[in-house]
Amino acid sequence: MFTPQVVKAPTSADVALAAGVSRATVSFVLNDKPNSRVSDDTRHRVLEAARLLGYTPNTAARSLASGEAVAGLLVASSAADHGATVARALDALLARTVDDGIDALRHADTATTGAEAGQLWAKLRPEAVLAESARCDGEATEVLRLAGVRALIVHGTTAVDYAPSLVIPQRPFGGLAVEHLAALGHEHIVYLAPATPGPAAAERLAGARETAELLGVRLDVTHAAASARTLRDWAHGLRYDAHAPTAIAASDDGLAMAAIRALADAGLRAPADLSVVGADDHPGAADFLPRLSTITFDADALAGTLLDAFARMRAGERVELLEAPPVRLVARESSAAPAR
Amino acid sequence: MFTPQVVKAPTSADVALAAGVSRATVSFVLNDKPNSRVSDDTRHRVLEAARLLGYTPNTAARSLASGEAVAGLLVASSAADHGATVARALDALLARTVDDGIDALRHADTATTGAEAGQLWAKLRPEAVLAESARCDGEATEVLRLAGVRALIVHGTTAVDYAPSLVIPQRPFGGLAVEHLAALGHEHIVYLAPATPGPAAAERLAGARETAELLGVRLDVTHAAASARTLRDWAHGLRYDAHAPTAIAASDDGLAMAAIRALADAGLRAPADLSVVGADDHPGAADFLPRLSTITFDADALAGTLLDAFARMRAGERVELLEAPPVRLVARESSAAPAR
DNA sequence: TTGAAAGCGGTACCAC
DNA sequence: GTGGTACCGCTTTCAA
Repeated sequence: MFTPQVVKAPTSADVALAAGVSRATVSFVLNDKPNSRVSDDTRHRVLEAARLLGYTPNTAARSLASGEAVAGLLVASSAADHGATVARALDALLARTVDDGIDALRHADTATTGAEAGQLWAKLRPEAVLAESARCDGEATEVLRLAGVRALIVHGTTAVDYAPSLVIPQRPFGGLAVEHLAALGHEHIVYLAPATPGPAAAERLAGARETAELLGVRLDVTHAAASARTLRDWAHGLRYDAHAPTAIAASDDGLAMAAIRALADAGLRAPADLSVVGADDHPGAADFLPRLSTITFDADALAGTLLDAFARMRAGERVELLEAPPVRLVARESSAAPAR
Repeated sequence: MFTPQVVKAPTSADVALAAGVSRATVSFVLNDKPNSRVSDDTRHRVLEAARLLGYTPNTAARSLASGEAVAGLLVASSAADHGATVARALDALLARTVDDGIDALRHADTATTGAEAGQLWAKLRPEAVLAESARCDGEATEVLRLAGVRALIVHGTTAVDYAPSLVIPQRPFGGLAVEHLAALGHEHIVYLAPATPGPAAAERLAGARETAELLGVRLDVTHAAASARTLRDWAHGLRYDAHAPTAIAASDDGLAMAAIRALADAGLRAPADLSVVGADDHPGAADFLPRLSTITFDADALAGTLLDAFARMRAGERVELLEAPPVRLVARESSAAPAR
């Protein structure tokens, strides 16, 4: 049974002693240095000694001595604030780093911002950092730069001027939803936003507004918690409203599902009575009843873009602006032409 | 615009020089040592110099000198393999660590296992480690112990004898689903498992089998990808089967939703024609049409248990066995008594 | 082919 | 109150 060690961990000196060689030799062997001329016999003895002692190199010491980073990539993004599509992209990124032999770490702290956050990340002396622009400001960037971070990408809905930006516009999510519904013939749409919209949700709403104005369709806005109560009242109101909208654009698929659900409780059906389109291609959206039309972009592609950009920055190339893949409509059953 | 630094990062020596004091004094001031009698003037000069230089302490160096860990908690669990409820618990754990001032990091690598994985984690010299038993075997545990890890918890469906275990039995997920359906009066249930069940899914199925046997209800098993095709054929078969089951227990909510969807396509409705119960209380399950009955446990409670256990282990207390909160049924609309 | 020794950036003990 | 200094574990010349 595991029980914490009281004596100190074996060091390379212990290995050297056990193998009857010097610490330098141990270092050579264990790191498999290209032009280290160590005899096969010595090498073997060192390896064996290391195995026997259960030796594990100390990253801190190695980093200190060699100057190499403790972590390959530090991801300091809360994901939750940027919609499910971005969250998927981050997961994909992490998954791909291991294939590339980059040891990526994800920071649990998602609250700290500004210079303080910069310090938090810089302390680890990572080679690369991915952060959200909302938390990584100019000061934080400077801290990271001074700490020797080689590559930094901040992401947000717009570009920043102090660091390479990955722009993930949220407006098109709202815009494309409205565009899609308008194209189907809907002239009165209601936009369903979260009760307390985060930055991403606010942008999506703004995008919907812009597009609605542009296309000359009427857009009402309702804020609702995903929880049923609010939505039920709201749907019920719709039921008896002669001038009710014919379509709903929801800020995300969760809201869209909840809306459809509330509609059903009020005796309204999608898409027969109202069309509904969501966002983020929630797992399950494709199997929802009705199958949910949604707006998303290719998360894997974004992961690839990021990985590529980091590779380029590491190679010394300068990166300024990265763009998320264009959002696209996944038209399924929940949106259709309005009933006449 | 961010551009990597060429000169080296400022060190505490630079700060000392700038402030006209010694490195020792800088260390005292920056760490706000309790009984360090540093004059207010000196303290101020040091702080100012640090700010001006954009100084960030080097965790590696600090860890090396003080012996303290580089990371407070290292989470090395893929989450994906343990069902959505466990994934939620991990997220909750990470969220709570920051409140407790523990700097937790999550490892991106989810593939490495055994001693090799142990090395991977131990290199960071974390204070505590949370790993899945499938990847952290006896050897890995020993490596971690030797590396000075103070607290280790491995989690899996059963306890292991080499380390403190968090047991998260998956069988009750299947068992309780069957029990619920049987209690409603269903005597012929079909269990819907993923096409390629992971360890958790396999356990859930086994649990369903056990309980079915115990209660004397018939349990058929169907493996299906969540994708529609297989399910559609399957549902269609059900449609014209005089001896068709009257209920479905799905391995997870995603599958349950897909099943209901496929059923609907085949002209069958839940719960009127078949009852359905899922698992993991998927966000959206409550708003599904019909609202999905599901099996889950309190993820926040599990996070609390873990945090508490880590605290105890850090305090030197010995922890052997931790148990996940009991699974519970969330009865909603999708499951009901069979039609006569 | 191997060993000796000088750091890397901090911490902490012990003088002054 | 403040500075000197011996480590922490490892890498990396440079000699032997």
